[in-house]
Amino acid sequence: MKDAPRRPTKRSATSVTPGPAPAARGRAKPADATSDPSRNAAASTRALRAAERRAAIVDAALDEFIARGFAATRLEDVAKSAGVAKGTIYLHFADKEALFQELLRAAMLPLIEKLDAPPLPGVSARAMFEMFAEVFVREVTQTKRADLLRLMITEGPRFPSLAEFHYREVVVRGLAAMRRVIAYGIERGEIRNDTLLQFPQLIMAPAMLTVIWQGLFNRYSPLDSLGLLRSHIAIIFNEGKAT
Amino acid sequence: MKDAPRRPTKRSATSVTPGPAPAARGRAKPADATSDPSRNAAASTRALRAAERRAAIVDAALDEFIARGFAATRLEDVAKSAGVAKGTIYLHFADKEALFQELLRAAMLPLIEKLDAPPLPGVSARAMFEMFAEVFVREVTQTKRADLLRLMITEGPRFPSLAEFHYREVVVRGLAAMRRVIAYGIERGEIRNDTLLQFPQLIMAPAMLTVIWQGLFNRYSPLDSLGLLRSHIAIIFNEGKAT
Amino acid sequence: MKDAPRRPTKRSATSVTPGPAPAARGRAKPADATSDPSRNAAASTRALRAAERRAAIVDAALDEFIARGFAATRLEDVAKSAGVAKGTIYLHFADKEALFQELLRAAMLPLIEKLDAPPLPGVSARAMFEMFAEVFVREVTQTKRADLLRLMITEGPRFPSLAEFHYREVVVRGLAAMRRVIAYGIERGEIRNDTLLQFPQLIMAPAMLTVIWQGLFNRYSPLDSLGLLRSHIAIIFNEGKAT
Amino acid sequence: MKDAPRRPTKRSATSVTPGPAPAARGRAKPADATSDPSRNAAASTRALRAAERRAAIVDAALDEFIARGFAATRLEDVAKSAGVAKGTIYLHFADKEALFQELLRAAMLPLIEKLDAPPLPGVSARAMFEMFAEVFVREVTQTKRADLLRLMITEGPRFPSLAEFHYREVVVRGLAAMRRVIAYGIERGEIRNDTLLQFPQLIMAPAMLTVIWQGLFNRYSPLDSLGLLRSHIAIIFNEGKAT
DNA sequence: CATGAATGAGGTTTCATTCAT
DNA sequence: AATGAATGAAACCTCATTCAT
Repeated sequence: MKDAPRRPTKRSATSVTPGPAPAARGRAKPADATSDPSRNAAASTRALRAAERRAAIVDAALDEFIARGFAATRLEDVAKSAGVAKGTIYLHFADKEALFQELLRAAMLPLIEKLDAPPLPGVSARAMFEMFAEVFVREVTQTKRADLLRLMITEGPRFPSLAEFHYREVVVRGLAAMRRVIAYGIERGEIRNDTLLQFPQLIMAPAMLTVIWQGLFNRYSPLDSLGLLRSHIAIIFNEGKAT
Repeated sequence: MKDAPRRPTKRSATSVTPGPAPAARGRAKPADATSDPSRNAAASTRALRAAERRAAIVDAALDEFIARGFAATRLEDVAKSAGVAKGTIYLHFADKEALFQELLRAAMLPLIEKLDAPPLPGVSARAMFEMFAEVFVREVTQTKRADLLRLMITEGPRFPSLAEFHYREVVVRGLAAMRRVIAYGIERGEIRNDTLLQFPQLIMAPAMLTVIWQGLFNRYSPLDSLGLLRSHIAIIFNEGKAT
Repeated sequence: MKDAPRRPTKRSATSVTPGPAPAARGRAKPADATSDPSRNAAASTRALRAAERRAAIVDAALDEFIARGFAATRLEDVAKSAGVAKGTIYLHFADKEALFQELLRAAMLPLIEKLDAPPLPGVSARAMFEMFAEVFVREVTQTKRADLLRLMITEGPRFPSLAEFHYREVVVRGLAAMRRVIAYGIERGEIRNDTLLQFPQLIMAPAMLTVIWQGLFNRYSPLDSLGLLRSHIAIIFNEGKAT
Repeated sequence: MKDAPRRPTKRSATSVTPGPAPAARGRAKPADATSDPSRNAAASTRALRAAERRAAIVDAALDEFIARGFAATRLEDVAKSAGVAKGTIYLHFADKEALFQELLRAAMLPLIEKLDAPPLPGVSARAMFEMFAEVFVREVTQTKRADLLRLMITEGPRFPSLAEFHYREVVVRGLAAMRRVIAYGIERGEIRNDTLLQFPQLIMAPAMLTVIWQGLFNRYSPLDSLGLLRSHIAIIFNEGKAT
């Protein structure tokens, strides 16, 4: 009893990759597309503007989603804050949910790339963890990326595919990287307790805690994130004092 | 106690006390309330029924909020699942937000009480942490309380007064308790690194991680929570192997 | 990539039958439902009002759909014209489409019942057709039912299940009834051409034409529907003049 | 030419003439249009291309309107299916409504011309009707023109000027033609019942019915349109059997 | 007290129409 | 002339909240 064959419901989304992507699309008929400079210039100008708008939407949406969560965010606010009309959002994203998911995915990408960075040779495991701690605090805890992680934690349970993406792309890789350094540390005799190899999450636990703490309690009691991470490292490496 | 800066939608609200209290409210007409025993019996029966209903609402709401988050939970579903009418919820709670906050507060209480439990005399700090780990896994990680904590983390930023309550009642006390045990461990020579005293959160970090992991990634890769916590304790106490 | 498990999408519609149906619903808990007159009275009053509202919605919707067609009808207008709020419509119908379909179905029912009426004994086939013509003009052409038929013709192609319903319940039965009378007429020697038996639609064709004419051209040139139908009958019965 | 009493949504509109005309429009700047042959050639090439585009739009629109009706047809789909951009439609038609109306008018024209075709001399009225039936089935029932008629019936009530056009150009002429043949048949003694002269619509009724039947019920029960029309003719001419 | 029908503000999504390129 | 990105007015539908019974 559900008739009225609406159109094939498009539901195709537009694109997933960020950046000035949707530039050359559906350009097919004119055989001399490249021979006409004015046309090309016009096209690239437009494409540029489109990419800018898309970026504006992404930025605005990120802020709104972070501030209110998925459900409580109104696309009207996103549009207003991005300086576009409501309908424009739908030129770039299939619907609110697609916007949200593509957003988080895209924002995760820069983080993901760093995870596979090869370790510097000749550096102690301890130094590697120190460096990780500094980078994490500088590039995550103290930036909007912390909010992103929090958003992931917050909305993940309601967006399984997003959680899976995060697990596959971020968690698995991150843990593998941690395990490599741990094994290296054990091998070098820096780390005594080899059960750490079974629970590389332990390395991340304090980092996650700083992220959560910031979102919830910073206003009541600010946390020295770097100090906390360093203290943790000192404990792992069995020192009496953190450096 | 009016958080969640939604747009000024609200229409009104009369605050409501938590607990099974508001059974007898608006009792004004009958001047001889105590003189008629049957009336009294009836009244207490009513009060009982009211308390039961309230409890049912709380239970149902907890499940729904956990499953969908604050914004996506519909009071109609809560009512249906509690076996009451929608309107009945408003006899016990001023509005959706009040229901949510009182809920979380109430659910936190049992947890809070345990935090001030005096330590057993003559037990090592290590044993105390071991006990804590076991209790946490048994009574939090493996119960609905983990969901509660997650909900707190999830919705806290949007309900500052709730976050503050949680900070005051749970976090501060919990950290104080941790600090006591840490100090005790340092004093007894069990713990070498005294920076842990500045960051008692480090003790909790792995516990929080298990809670988050469960909500997000358990389906992709289950986590041995107790093993993880024990490994962490072993590291703190500078052992080569976890027991 | 379509997450966020919205609730089971209800999509249950409410009821299909017209009339004061949804009165006693979900009445289960109180064992003495019938023993408490005040409760009963209240309930029936409510139910009555609900049925009235539903009827008002149906009436208003009918008018609007007839006037503008399915797509161009706004539920807001229906609500306003029915004297209810927009949301109220959704208490009775799952969505716009359900409203439309249930509407047409319900409106067809009275027509359907007449189709199986047994023929009067001892009456000539000609007289039967005459009677049918009169009834059709009086009860269809000159009433809102003509608009209904037109609506069916108009929107049927876009609502296959509705067309099927109409075919099964109205067309098949109607044609069967026609065939019976035709066979009777042939048997009695009133009708010479027995190919009519293969195309009982021919009996209906002029009736349909009057309906369509009314909707389209009546303002330019009114049509004497009964005269037309009678002329047709006279031709079928091979007379020089219509009576 | 502004029908369909939608709410006063419209923003503007500049009427457009039908036919392949508006190729050369707004031609103002070049004062020496005729003096430069290459320019002329270019102009006519353009005009040709424009006419082609217009035709493509008309074709595509016809299909879409037939498939979904006026309201549910999206100009974006029309454009895509015509291989032009959305904006191009507005170079040829003032708005969606103008497109629709001009479309139907244009599509009716070929039909209209045939209506005034002089009867072949020395042919019986019966033969004329037979020929009409054959032509109708071949050129209307079995072609897209049937869909056109249906569209006319369907949307006519919402586009009075369209209905009026159809009445004036198609119905009046068609009925006149019918009447001529009927009178001829009566004169020749082929037709006995002269009331047919008052209701020439009766000739068309079965033809209309086949059109409607096809749109609604063909999938449930296909109809032998030609057989039906022939049976009808046989009845009119008072025969026991159709040829 | 309890109910649940009714309300209506508000949110998402669509699409005719415009206009800079 | 042609394009198609952008607009923003509606339209559908949801759901917190109220209130007569």
